[in-house]
Amino acid sequence: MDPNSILLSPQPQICSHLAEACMEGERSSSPPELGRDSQFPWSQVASCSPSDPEWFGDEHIQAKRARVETIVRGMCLSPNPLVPGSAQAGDSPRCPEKARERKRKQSLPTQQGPLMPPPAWDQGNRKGGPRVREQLHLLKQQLSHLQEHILQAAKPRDTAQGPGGCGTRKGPLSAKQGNGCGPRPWAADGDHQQGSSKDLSGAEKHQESEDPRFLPSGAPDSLEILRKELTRAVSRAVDSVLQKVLLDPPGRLTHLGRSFQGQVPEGRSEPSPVGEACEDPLALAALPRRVQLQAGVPVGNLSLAKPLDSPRYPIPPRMIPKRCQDLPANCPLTAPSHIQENQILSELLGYGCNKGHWSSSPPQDSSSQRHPSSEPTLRPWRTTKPQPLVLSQQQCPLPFTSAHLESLRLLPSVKMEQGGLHAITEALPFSSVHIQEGLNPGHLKKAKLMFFFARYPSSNLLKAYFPDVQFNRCITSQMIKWFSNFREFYYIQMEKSARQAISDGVTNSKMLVVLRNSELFRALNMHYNKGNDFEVPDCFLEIASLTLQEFFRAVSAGRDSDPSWKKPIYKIISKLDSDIPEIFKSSSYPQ
DNA sequence: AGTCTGCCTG
DNA sequence: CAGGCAGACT
Repeated sequence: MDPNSILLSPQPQICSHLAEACMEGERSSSPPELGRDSQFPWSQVASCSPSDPEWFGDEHIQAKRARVETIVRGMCLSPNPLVPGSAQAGDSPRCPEKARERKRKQSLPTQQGPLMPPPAWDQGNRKGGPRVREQLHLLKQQLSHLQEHILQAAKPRDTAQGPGGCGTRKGPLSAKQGNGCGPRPWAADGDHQQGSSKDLSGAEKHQESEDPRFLPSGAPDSLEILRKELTRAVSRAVDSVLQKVLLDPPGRLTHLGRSFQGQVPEGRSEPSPVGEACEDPLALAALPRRVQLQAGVPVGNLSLAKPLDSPRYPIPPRMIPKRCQDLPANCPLTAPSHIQENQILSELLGYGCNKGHWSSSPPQDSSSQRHPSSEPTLRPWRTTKPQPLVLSQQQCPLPFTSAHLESLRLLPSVKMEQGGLHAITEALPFSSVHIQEGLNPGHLKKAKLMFFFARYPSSNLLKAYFPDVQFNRCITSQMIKWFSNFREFYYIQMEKSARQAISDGVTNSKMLVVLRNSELFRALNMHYNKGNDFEVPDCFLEIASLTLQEFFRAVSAGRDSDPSWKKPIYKIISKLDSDIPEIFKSSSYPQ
């Protein structure tokens, strides 16, 4: 049996009353696989989603950023060209809709205004990142120089020092300095965090406790001066850098996060999820429009699925983990025991909000979620996703965490004035902790994923699955509206595919099965799971197949002449909601 | 009356 | 995706 053949073995809880519509075929024993290029040699490299240009909504800013970063890093970074919003081959009817998607905000301004990060994040000072890094680099150099002075003074008597003395202290700093000049300054910082637990803030303490042993007896005064200078320098350095970052958390962080992405030589290769999605064979493959037919049935140039008897292709290992089942409710937060300012800074600089959580993404519209700065918010929920092009992510698998923020509070030399920490804490919402009054892109994403299980969720169900949302009438209706919109898209796709099948000569509705490599699936997946970072449950494929068959039968029977011909279909589908995995009840899922 | 839903529109 | 509207339902 072709593992790709998702048959309609009725799910007890969802298909009982539609058993007649279910295929007799047995469910494939092996798990369904996602379509991949290797599976479909005929697949063409389709254009990226029409929403791609949204990534680069502001070309000028992109260009500026690129120039600044080019100067700072000495790297050549060409601005990302706008990806032509070429329409997808088979989705022309909905393309205008996609184009319109950019127009609206996602959230209710009145309710979400105070709590939602302003879209202006994205337009923050784009020169800030490189400047901050530059400054940090300079400060590190100064620090190193100062320390070297001290060490020089201590050296004459330093011969007897054991391990852990100045020599070992100096190493990390020197190395860091060198790294700081390299192309991956912050990554280098991160590399040293473990080993050099005395960098920056630690240096001060370290010297205070040990340096006197190495000093010439006649130099306590000068050393004292040096030490104080060093202390002040370090304090100022950290304060200034942190202040810069903290005072403008969203835009700055977003920008900084992107700056790292900008290091990718080729703009198009920015490790944005959309880019990945574009490169994802499943998402991009212009799959043949075929209809899965039962054995013996002639196959025309049909749509929707590939024939059951289609050639079998090597099944690649599953690329996407089953998050529904595998993911814990909350990803463990890494709380390094040796948190250093450098690390914090590295994270501050390396992790834009774009990598941490939903709220970072400008709530412009649905497609804004695919913005490079926002889409990655969903990425951390991949269990393993090496992103070699995003340096900061190589250092830490997790974005900002409350543990990290907590560590910020512990920094001895970081003087958080004017409630700086509070400011950043407020500015960086953690859905797992805070009850939000408004809905953010993360909620939307979650709702879309929930749609795979439930097309008609009740308001009570939604309340149960969005514990971090302070529901009120408007919020509830907004979320209900989301699902209404989801259904609208879903049914439109179904009707379109059904009509296509009819025009392609399909006569038996049971021949219609939605497979993971079908164009219909691709369209749905792109809509509800654009990053393709969630494995669409089989039950959804079954429901989709049933829906498709219902539409097919209705249209075939000419019932579509009735203005309300879809109502019976809706009624059927409305009864096919399945249980949503418990994991979705976690406010942090799928963060 | 309030809620839910679908349709149309921007 | 959000607004607005109308129809159905409780």
